[in-house]
Amino acid sequence: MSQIVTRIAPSPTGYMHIGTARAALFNWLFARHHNGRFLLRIEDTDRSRSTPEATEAIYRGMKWLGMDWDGEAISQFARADRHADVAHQMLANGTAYKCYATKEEIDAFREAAREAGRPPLFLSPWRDSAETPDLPYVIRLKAPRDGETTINDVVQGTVTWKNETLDDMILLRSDGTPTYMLAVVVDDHDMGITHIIRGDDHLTNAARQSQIYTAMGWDIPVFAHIPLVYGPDGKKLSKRHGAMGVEEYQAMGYYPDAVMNYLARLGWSHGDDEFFTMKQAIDWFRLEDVVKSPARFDFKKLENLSGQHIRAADNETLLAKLEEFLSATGQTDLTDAQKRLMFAGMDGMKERAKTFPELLEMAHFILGTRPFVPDEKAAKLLDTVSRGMLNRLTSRLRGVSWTHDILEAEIRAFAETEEIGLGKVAQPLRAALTGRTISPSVFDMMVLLGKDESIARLEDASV
RNA sequence: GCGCCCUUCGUCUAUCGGUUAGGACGCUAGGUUUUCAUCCUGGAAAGAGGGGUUCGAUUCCCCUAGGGCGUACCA
Repeated sequence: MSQIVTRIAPSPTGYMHIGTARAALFNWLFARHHNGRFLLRIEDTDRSRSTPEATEAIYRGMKWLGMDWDGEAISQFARADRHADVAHQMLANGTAYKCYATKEEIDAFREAAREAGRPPLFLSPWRDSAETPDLPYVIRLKAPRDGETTINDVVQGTVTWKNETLDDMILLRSDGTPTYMLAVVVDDHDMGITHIIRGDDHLTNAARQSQIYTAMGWDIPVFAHIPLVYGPDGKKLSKRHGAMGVEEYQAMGYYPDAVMNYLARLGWSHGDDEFFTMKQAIDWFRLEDVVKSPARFDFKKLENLSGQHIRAADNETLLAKLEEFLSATGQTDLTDAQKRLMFAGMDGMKERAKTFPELLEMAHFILGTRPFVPDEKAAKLLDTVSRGMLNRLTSRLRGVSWTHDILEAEIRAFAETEEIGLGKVAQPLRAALTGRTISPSVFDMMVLLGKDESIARLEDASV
């Protein structure tokens, strides 16, 4: 078989829908699995919505998720002349006709049909007319009225429609611009798309589009209509559910590979594998393993996967991703000194975080500055009794060598002297060191911070 | 209305006629632990309903119910 070519064709709406990202992912996985090409086409025929910024949002979303496309993105709008040209070719070869029916006539036809209990499909009187009045017209496909149209869909199987349920769709509007139906077919054909992988809301379109391919004598690509994703309540995904746009997921601080991992598992599976890299997904991906039923979005599972990916990431990559998060959300960059400490302390922080905001929370002892004002819970731990205890501990620590093992031994011994559990020492110590009740190991933090800084923080807290 | 698609634990899914219906998230009981998290062990939890076909159906077929998508001079 010749090289496989897939595409994602989003329309620029100002953000990249998470469902679009998933369709892109399946196309991308499939193309990469087969060493094929994955193309990007911007469906920017709606001029009012198609701004450079909206297109930029798509690029950003794709890049953040790590999906690279081959060649330059193609503008559908720029190809309008070619689309019109094809419509006229169809006119010439008799597979399309000029229809002079007005909007009012069509509406009246539909209404009458509905009242009579007949299908509201418009049957144009101009279909077989030889007349060519000097009036505005649209070009309609002369779709077959008898027989059936069948598509062989890799995911949906063989799906058949009676042609009488499909009408003569408009290809070229009266103002000479192409409709979506025409444009996709022409573009997909010209771009050499071999496999069309898209949401199953396009299933019916596939039948109508295949009629255009047939009319032009073009090869029909392989269709794969993947099930849609809904919100946690089974309703269409909307703002109400928290997030629709890819950038919102980025802003919430999910690890990008985890979003991809999660999206891939919605409707596709490889045995019992739940956690995997994109490299593995590319290796495993087969259209045959995509299910037909729709899935609901589960933020809990996404969060869990994000945690797994953060834990599995090497510290250097993780730090880079964190910086990307910081800049994407407009937060201040890390200084070199902070980066060094973050890198050194990453092991202790990453296993405690599922998202970047949580990672940042764990890094408070590095990113914050003295004096560390305790939050409400931490303040409770630093009562008079604890501060006295901390004072005694501090003077004892002034004389010791600052290594993890020595500090641990020293503090454990101190707890015994005080006749309290280690926890009773560690918690106030943590509060003094970070102003929080949650953090990485106190011993690890002290080593990372160094003796002077640690002692200084303890002194701050004992006042 | 018509057309098409879907239906296994709460959620995502495995099962390609014969399984104690498996895994994951979540939930829950316990263990490890300086907090949190991680990690480890256990538990509850599913074939929409009804007909067939078959020695045997979650699996194949039909009907019903429920859900979704489409039915534009939108994409």
